[in-house]
Amino acid sequence: MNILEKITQNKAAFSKSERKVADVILANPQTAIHSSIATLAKMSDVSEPTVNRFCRRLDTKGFPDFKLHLAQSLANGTPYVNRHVDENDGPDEYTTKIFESTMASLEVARQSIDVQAVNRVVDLLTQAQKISFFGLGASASVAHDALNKFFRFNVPVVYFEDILMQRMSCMNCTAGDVVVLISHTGRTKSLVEIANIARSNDATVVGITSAGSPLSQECNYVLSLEVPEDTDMYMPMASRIAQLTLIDVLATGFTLRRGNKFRENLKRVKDTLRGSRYDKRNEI
Amino acid sequence: MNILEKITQNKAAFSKSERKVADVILANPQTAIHSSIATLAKMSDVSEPTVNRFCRRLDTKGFPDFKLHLAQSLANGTPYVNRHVDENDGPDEYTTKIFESTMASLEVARQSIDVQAVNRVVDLLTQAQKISFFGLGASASVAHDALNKFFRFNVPVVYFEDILMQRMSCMNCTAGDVVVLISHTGRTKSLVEIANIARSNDATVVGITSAGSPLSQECNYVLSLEVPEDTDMYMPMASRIAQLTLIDVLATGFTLRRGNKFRENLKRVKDTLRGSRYDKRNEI
DNA sequence: ACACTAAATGTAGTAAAATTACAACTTGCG
DNA sequence: CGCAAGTTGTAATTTTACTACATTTAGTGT
Repeated sequence: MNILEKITQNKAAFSKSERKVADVILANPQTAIHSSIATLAKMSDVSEPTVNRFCRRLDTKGFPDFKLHLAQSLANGTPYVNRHVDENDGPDEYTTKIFESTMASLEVARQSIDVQAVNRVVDLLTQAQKISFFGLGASASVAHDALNKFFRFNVPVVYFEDILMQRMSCMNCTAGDVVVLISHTGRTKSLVEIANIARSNDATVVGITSAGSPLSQECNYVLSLEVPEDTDMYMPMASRIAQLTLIDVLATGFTLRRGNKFRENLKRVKDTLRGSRYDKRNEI
Repeated sequence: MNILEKITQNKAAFSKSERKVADVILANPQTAIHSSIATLAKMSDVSEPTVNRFCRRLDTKGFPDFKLHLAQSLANGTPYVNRHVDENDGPDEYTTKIFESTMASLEVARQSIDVQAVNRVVDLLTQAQKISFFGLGASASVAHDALNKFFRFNVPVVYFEDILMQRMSCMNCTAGDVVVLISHTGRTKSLVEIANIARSNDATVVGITSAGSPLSQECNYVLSLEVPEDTDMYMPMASRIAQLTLIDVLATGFTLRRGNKFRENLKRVKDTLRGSRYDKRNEI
């Protein structure tokens, strides 16, 4: 896709003169997009048709089209790419890498989301009698966060870290209850069991997990997130951020579905916090 | 910077014919970059010089230069911009908006991070005798997540949701202990008090909070995150994701500082989970 | 080593595209 | 109503890109 990479790759297949053109462009692509074919030919010390042929070889329609592609490649000095942290990275490098990898993962996750499924789950949640959020390990904090969002909605929300509590809670489920289970891998045994228990008690089970996993097969609805492999730090990172963002999406969908008046209510909830905080005006 | 936005903004200042051109381009920018000035003039039902004048009005050198700019704007599928969710947004729209806003916020946050401070805090954490993570409300789940990361490092980690437990924990601090306090606003009274308690007991206090806030003034080290105003859903969203990513950065810095052998250790920690999971090979 | 072929490169002419200069037309205001 | 400022279009000019063909270069077999 990226034309600069393409040039580098195909460089071996180019002829001598074409390689001269490639070198000049790679050395200074910014100049290249602002040059005419004549200028570029002179810079590369080749004839104009050679430049043109060079463009065609890269599957562009001609020089102007090539410039367009080049401009696009230069536009965002390669957007956010998943880059692995290296042993020798300094703080500057690993900070940047982690942020950018996270953004890249979010982008991938976004594209993989099934909007229809989101819509159905939002529907489900708005009609739920009781909503439970369960996760274990890293996903526990995601469930925790979901609790924090949804308890504002004036629906009974349940969250436990303890698997026994989770089990018991699911035992007591009835029709109309929604259980949201969060697990990146979808292979955590006890969560799969919980899904089963909840379903046998007529609850609707929503899984935020990877498609095709054992957990996903026990769920009524699955919201799967395609997240590139986590950075090799042996810790879930990007997956968890994507899950949280999905929670945000669900929460937002929920509030939108409930309409305007409901949102004023949320503002009131937020305003009750005021007493626990230092007034903003006290600062300078 | 982005030329499409620029067109939208300046649209009022355009003349009638120029607006026609603007409309055609905005309606179908992809076509526009592949058209000649003549084609575009015909599509907009104006003369060629009008198109040229339109380009100049946008501070480009002429039509080809304009196309270059346009191509660049289109390249990054419009980078991530903070867009507010609208009452009438469908699931598709709000999902996209939330993901993109989150990414945009991460980008802003990344740029605002003081890498030197991160490095110092990583130093501090690697030398800590005990690390505590406290937050309230939405930040509680961030602290929760931090616990999940750092407990793998074989350092005593503490996390409480309960303010009384938090207080008591800080009372028992000694020199060498590090207390990390998380709060987006930095105005939560009890957290500020806790910071104070921890410091009087010789602990080092790190604040993940906004610069200049009451909390930040009570901390030995502040990691501030500049996050654009949260989407107007009256819930912390982007701020929390940025905090989590910062936690990831700290955790990564920690493991890098500790070296190779330590990372193998992490792998072992991860592998102990295997027993609690369904084997990957059981799937199809 | 030479000749022949195929590929590569350049030259010159042509077509297309963009720009300029200027003329005709609106629009607003005294 | 008429004049001035601003807009738009026409036609000529210039620049740019492309094509066809000629020349060169490199490679292969005898």
